[in-house]
Amino acid sequence: MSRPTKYQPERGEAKTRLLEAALLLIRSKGYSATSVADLCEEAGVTKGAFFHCFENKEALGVAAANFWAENTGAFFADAPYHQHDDPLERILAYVAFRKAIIDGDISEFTCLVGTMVQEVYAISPAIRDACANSIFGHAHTLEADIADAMKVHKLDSVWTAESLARHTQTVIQGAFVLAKAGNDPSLATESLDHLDRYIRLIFNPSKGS
Amino acid sequence: MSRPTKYQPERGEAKTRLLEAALLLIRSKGYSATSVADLCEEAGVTKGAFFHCFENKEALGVAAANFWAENTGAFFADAPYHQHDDPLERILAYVAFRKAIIDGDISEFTCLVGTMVQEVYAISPAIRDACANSIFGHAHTLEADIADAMKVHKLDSVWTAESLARHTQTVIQGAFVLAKAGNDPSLATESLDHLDRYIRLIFNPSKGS
DNA sequence: ACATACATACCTGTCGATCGGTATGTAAAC
DNA sequence: GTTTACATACCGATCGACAGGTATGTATGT
Repeated sequence: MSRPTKYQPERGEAKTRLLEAALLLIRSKGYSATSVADLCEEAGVTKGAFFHCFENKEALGVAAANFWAENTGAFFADAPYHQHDDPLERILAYVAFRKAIIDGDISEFTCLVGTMVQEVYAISPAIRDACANSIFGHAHTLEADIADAMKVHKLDSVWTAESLARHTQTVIQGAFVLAKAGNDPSLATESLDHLDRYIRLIFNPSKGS
Repeated sequence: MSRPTKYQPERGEAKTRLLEAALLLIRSKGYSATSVADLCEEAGVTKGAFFHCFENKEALGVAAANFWAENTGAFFADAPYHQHDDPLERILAYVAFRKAIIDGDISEFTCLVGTMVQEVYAISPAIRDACANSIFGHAHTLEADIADAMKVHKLDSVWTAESLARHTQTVIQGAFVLAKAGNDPSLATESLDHLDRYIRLIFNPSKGS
């Protein structure tokens, strides 16, 4: 009935701890520069545990991308921007929400899969595809609102809901690149303001300022 | 008077050959996954030559970013989009030019410094700053045209020429991320169409379709 | 008892980096 | 105008550290 005096990871926790370590380390150091030993040290497990949980380093990369997709998927599903009645308001609230969560350390608000896919798209198709699923899966969650807004505003546009949904992700991913380069989060929020303005204009061209 | 029968790199060429190898390899494999040996093999020189030309691998990264800035700077300075009389036409022609050169292998049209900065922003401030100079230096070349267009169209907007110039780079960098993830260049051109539409709308709000 | 979930020890190749040496140029001395 | 002196450009062997990965041992739950 006695508890260990020093914290030891519970049995069964190693995989989750390694995935959480992967999110932390890969987001700041990149995939290639993050070694298996780094991951084990951060997670507080040994190499034996690592290769018990994952076949190899690439498999961890794939699992990390999927883990990211699950976590962010739940995070955005629970976010408050879905509450508006008007679909256009939901879209704009999404952009505002993305802007609001850009705060603090750059490695904490930027995107794991956007970072990782740039690095490994040519050397690991498996990781690339997992990253693609995360990005385009998230984009897909915006499509219904965009399509509804197009109906409400009676738009007969040359662009599609899918295309605009992807474009929002383009701006977000690019915003992270500039924020990293300039070491300044406001470089990211600035572009989200342009995105907000764009969406307002294409849904209501006459009201542009 | 005899010429060597087999091609040997001329004396003095090693540095340039290594920089060209760096552009090729880092754009497809990333910075960390590109080893010094890889670079030497691609350039056709030895490790001795490498560490004669560059103090260490990080110095090559910085030099590669600067080399990229020089090459692309000359490339865009010579490009035909500057020829239009109207400044707004020059801006739109720039976007069209960026769209037109998205073709072929992904590693051949994507951006070295955008890729590299995502990977190393936290582990090498020197490379990060060199990448930032390239990105924001290029953005700066667009500012005069944007400022002129704002005057011609008598805009009194909440956004600045600097901000819109940076936003164009945001969209371009993000477009590369999505193209790499989906392994499809049309994912990049699609967002440039949205950027074109945005620029037309903010300079002439009533004419939006 | 047996499988699962790890830990420990270690192997092999590759990493960035160093170093002594050599070939080539350059410029002043005589 | 040849010799001397030195600098530059590059080669190739080698280093210690560390990479990813494996082989084997051990504790734990069922």
